[in-house]
Amino acid sequence: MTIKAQSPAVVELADFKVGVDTVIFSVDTIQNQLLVLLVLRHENPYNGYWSLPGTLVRVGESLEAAADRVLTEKIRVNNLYLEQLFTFGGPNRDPREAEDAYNVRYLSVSHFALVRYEDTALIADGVSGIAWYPLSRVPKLAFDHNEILTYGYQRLRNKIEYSPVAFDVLPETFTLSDVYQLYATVLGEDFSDYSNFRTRLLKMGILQDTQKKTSRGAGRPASLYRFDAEAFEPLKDKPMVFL
Amino acid sequence: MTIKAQSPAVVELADFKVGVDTVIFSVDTIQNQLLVLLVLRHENPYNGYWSLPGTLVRVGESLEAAADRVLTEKIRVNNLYLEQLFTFGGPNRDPREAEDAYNVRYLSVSHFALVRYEDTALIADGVSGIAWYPLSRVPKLAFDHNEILTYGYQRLRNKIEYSPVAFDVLPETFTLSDVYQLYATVLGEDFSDYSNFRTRLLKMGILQDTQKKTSRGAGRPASLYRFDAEAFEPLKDKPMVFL
DNA sequence: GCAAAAGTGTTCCGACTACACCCATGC
DNA sequence: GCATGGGTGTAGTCGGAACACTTTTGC
Repeated sequence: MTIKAQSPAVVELADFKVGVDTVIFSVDTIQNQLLVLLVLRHENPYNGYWSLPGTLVRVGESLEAAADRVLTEKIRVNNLYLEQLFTFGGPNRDPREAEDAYNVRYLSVSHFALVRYEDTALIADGVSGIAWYPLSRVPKLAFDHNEILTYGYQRLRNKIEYSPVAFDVLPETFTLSDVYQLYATVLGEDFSDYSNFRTRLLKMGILQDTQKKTSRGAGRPASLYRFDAEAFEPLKDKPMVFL
Repeated sequence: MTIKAQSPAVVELADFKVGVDTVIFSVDTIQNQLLVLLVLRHENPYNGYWSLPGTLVRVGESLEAAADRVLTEKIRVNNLYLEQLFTFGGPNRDPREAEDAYNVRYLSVSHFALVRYEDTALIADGVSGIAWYPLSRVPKLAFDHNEILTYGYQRLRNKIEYSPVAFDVLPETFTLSDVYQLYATVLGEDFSDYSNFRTRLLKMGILQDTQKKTSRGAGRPASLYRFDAEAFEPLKDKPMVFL
């Protein structure tokens, strides 16, 4: 930023503590549910409310590092997809601003993450509550976290339509209907015909057939595919719809 | 954000000053050039470098208000389009962090704005340099501002393709080739055939024919159109391409 | 008349939709 | 065999790309 040559009269600059709050999504592929990770607060303000996992940024720590730290403190996960969302920074968004020392404001740089549900172990740090909530059953959250969540959900849907985030969340090899199920749970049941989805996906040429099959109960065994990062590379910057 | 119950060992939280830097674009419709507003720095660090207009957030001021203030301090403009871009907040992005009091970090919440070139009067505050730069001729800027600019330019192109920002920047009434010129200067000459662009734009039904004509030198006079906000309302949340 | 700019129409072709249908497995 | 899920094919339609052509002005 820029220092503006300050007018003779003293302009009071605000002092900030900067927090990072992360909307962490995962998809329960068994029950086909979109989940968000929430933590229960044990202190004021908003004692007893659920909130998005977050933390305050430490000395020498970058925003990304802080966001990463939240992920590794709450869940054990091999970092999957993480991106900055939006910065909420109005005055009075945090009740602590009143109690605290003069002029300290709390600013939240929100992030959104998508993790692989199956690879994820919640870290039950003692008594504390930490849980996956189906998106449809999220209660009233602390602070402006409902707003952040709404924003994050929008971004998730955009991301999944226009970028291959889905493959970050799928296992190494997967069937085409795995992909379809994932899209359907994020975007809603009626987003596309299954067979047309198949065709488009294959036509892109970003999936490798592993020549292996998997049999899951009744029905014909499905081919297993792998995401081909090299084939995708040239398409990376082109606008593309994974619809 | 969330206060994490702090471990017995003291964790040092960083203290921040928060700045707002804004990438302000406008389109010179005479010369068909995309312009960015830059200001010349007169103090250290980066004395003598050009930078994005910015300011530090004051007590009681929201981020949006600070961004607005930058716009009105530098140029006289009836606020046209403004949105938050990205927050840059790594440690050591600002050299002042070393000189300053212990642990103060500088964080930049960048914004991007699109203003109407013709309606804009630069406020020459004394000696200071402030100027519109053609995007192609932007020099090495202070801080990480080149990076912010690149990011902003990307966002501008996305915005103009998927939302009707263009009409915020056009005069009340305009010809279809005015719109085309605008798109061409932002997206590059070869983004689309003119006549197909026309057809698509009209088919959307968001333009009202004012029944008036304008004659600009040689050639057949062009019809003047007006953006129809009401007709656009229902399409607002649908994905749409103005390509 | 001619150049310049606005505006219209037409043809081609690829992509998406909505299905119907075939295939391989468990039981 | 038959239910279940995987996989292929096709006919109809919509929309964009490319480009030729017409209209209205200034000079």
